Amino acid sequence: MSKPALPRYRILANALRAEITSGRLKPGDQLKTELELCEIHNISRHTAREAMRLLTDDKLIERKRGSGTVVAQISAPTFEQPIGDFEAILQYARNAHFVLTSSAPADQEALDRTGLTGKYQQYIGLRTVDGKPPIAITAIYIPKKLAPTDDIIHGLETSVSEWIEQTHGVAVARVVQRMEAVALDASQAKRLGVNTGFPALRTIRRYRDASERIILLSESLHPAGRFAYEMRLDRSR
Amino acid sequence: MSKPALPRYRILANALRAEITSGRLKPGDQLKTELELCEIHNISRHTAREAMRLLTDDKLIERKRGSGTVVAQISAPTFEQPIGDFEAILQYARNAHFVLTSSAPADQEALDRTGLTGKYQQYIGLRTVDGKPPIAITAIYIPKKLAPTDDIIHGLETSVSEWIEQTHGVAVARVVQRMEAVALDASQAKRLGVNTGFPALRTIRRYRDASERIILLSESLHPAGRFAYEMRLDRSR
DNA sequence: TAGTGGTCTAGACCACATG
DNA sequence: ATGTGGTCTAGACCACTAG
Repeated sequence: MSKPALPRYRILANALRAEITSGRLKPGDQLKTELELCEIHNISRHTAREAMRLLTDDKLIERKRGSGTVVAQISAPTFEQPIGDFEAILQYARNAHFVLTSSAPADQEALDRTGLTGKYQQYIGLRTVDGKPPIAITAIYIPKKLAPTDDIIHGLETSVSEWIEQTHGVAVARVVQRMEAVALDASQAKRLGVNTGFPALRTIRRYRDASERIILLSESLHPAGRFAYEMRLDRSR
Repeated sequence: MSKPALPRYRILANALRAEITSGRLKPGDQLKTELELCEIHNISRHTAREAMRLLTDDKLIERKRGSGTVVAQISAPTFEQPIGDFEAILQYARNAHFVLTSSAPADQEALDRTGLTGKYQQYIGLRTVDGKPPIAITAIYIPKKLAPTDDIIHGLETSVSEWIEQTHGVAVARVVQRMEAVALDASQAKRLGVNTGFPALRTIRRYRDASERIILLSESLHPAGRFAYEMRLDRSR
């Protein structure tokens, strides 16, 4: 017996996932029970459950005690971004890969729309996860004095705001974010692969230093169904 | 030994979570090992691991084979600043007038859509400001045991969650809110005075007590252009 | 080398859903 | 009444980290 490259529960999870994503199992279809999987694959129930848990976490299946496991109705993968605090906001940019598609000085229309004054560099790109359709089109505005080159953007391991903090020695003291629903215009819709007028979540974040100066502004458009913003608030004691 | 309301791994997870959020355990601090937890709480290793998994999923802790478990770096500042926002969330309901239009037991479709299980009362209404078009259509779900009468809803000066807290003596310990863009269906669009497919901001808030039980769930649809959600995050250090 | 978390087995009892 | 998933126990071996 050769050593498995993956643990058994992952192998099983991948096999089940393939059945779902390939369409052999359709939404609402019943999956095999845990005990059936145990016999078929000659594994313990714990291992079978561990595989099912992976699919549950991905919202590919839904389980109900007494009735069994079915393929989830909305197996269209939506990207969830739990963000609950300031630090998490700063690290947000690291979670989804940013692919730069254009870099230029910000034009007047962009400055008006975002309420910026002064000279800014504008970076536009797509956020993607794996090979799925892009979850967002994002524009980032950085004051000319702090702006990195395109090469730096490409090679960034950290978030852009962290790069600015480390390179220029300024600290982000406050982030104000604003979210609303909008309809995509023709150009935006095309880049995201949907129709004009399609709903999107528009998120604008303004990063400021202790003197209220804007260090970075990001504007993202997340098409409906591909992204949900989740935040958790705990009560103080 | 009385029967526990919660499974053991959840009780342990809540205890550990409290140690972290209260600050008794700081970021970078080492947690007790699995075997130690087993002995201390007289549980099996599987149960201890299940508790740790919950905290890992919440990114409160980080685990590394061979070296142990530490409190995640992000977790410390997490519960300092959003505190103000937590109170703001609780008061959200007071800002715009809520006009109740229907009250009935929640049907299965609503339960499925919101992920609720059990018996809930559903209240649907519009949020308006002055005589302008409504800024939102809101559905509120409350467990039957905690549900107020329609008359009480009508006469409320406070928010619904505050009424529940004061009347039933349960405290909201946590709110998780989720926001995404959606397209309005025909019925929703009509009530808001827009066309079918019009973009809207969908906000779901789940209010939970210390035992993770849902006390109240609200689902709001804000049509594009009439509402924007803004939040401010200050760096705590 | 000793101790950690990661994986796995083989049982068990329970709450719940369905017929 | 049966079978489902949810919880739990008591073991085991392994890969990795650190002293």
